[in-house]
Amino acid sequence: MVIMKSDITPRQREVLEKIIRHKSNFGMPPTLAELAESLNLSNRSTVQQHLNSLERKGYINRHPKSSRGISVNIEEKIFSPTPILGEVAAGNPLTIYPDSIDNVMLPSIAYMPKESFLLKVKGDSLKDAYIFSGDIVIVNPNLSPKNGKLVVAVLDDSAVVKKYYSNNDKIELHSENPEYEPIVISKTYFGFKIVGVVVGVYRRFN
Amino acid sequence: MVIMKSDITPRQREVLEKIIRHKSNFGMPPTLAELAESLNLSNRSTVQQHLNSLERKGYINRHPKSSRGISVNIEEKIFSPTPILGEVAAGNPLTIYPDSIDNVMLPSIAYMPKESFLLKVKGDSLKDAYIFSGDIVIVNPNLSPKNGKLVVAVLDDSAVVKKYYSNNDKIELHSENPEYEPIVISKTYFGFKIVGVVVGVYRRFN
DNA sequence: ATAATTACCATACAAATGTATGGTACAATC
DNA sequence: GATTGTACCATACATTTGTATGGTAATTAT
Repeated sequence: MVIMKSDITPRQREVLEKIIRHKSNFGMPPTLAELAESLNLSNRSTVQQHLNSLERKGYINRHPKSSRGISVNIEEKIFSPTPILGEVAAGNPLTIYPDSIDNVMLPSIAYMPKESFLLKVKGDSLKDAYIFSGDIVIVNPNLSPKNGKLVVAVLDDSAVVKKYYSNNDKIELHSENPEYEPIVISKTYFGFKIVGVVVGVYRRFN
Repeated sequence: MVIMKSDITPRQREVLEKIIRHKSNFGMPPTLAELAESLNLSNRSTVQQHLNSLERKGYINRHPKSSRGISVNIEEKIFSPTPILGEVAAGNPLTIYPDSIDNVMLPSIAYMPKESFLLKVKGDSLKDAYIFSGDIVIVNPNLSPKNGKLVVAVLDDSAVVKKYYSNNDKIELHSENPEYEPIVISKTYFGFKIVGVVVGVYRRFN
């Protein structure tokens, strides 16, 4: 297994993400007290130790005695590589690859819930939903699909990205592109499974 | 002479500029003490009064008891973009002004990595480039623009996202949307500057 | 088995920070 | 002439903030 340059524990990553999130939300880094509260810690000394660890491992810099004196070193660490699990067909179903086919540097704003994964879209059936071939969709498998939402589904070993509509005993999967017919499945059909809900799209240029 | 509803004194304007400059340089607002020092004031109470005046006149908001709890309301209306562009070139965070040529609003997002930064797109002039209002573009200021690439540029007081074309002594900025006319600028025109090259797009669902 | 790391807690303290009160000087306005 | 607003000062105080020290429990590494 490849060993990362400086490993970070899951909890430390949580702290780091809280810092980044706070900066994004409030325009400035958090104080120790604010971090403690958002991490459900009863005092600041625990935060202090996490910050010491993060600084020792090179993820942040601290500015002593300055309030909110935390800066994140994110040359490329902010773009954390995330495996792309496979290709998903926006038009006709495609196969999912068992192993990851590529890595993408996902910007930190493209916040991924722990359980989410990435799929590369192939085909143009979603172009009216502003998703295009080559785009990378962020999929959360723990969200329950709702009518009108974009979902990733597996139908007989093939994966599709389509809009979800449920009525009575049937599920319909619509493409935004009128060139593609809706797929209608009985809810009891065993070869069908909703994989997750699309929560974001990311596209690279070049 | 027409008297503005809430006018600002020269000194108060200095204070306001210091706040904005500090935000630009350090990524967060200053403390009262830091403001006092940069204004050559011997204590914080004078700063306090200036901040009270600025808040009463609607130029800033304050967040009580929060360190660095100053947010600026209308920085873009007052200041010319030139000094801030200089700071962009130095690699510091930047502020871009929302008065745009063709409805591309680019508020500065608080969190900016050292190389790339994020801008939220408003307007539909790029819809044929598959970028839509509300999308977040990732901009790298250290890449040099090439023909056909999407770039972020500042022209006079406005910021735009457009496709870049250079020929001879002119630069053309094209919208993909045919409703918008191309912008043609002489290469020697001083009010124009390329901010960076768009390297990615991110879109959130819900 | 021992040592080191992680992840939390409690307490204490100095410095930094925001805030309040009161004062002086000057200019403009009523 | 009195009032108001601006621009500074000094001092005092409560809270916030960063920091230091020491402790417990669980896990991991040596």
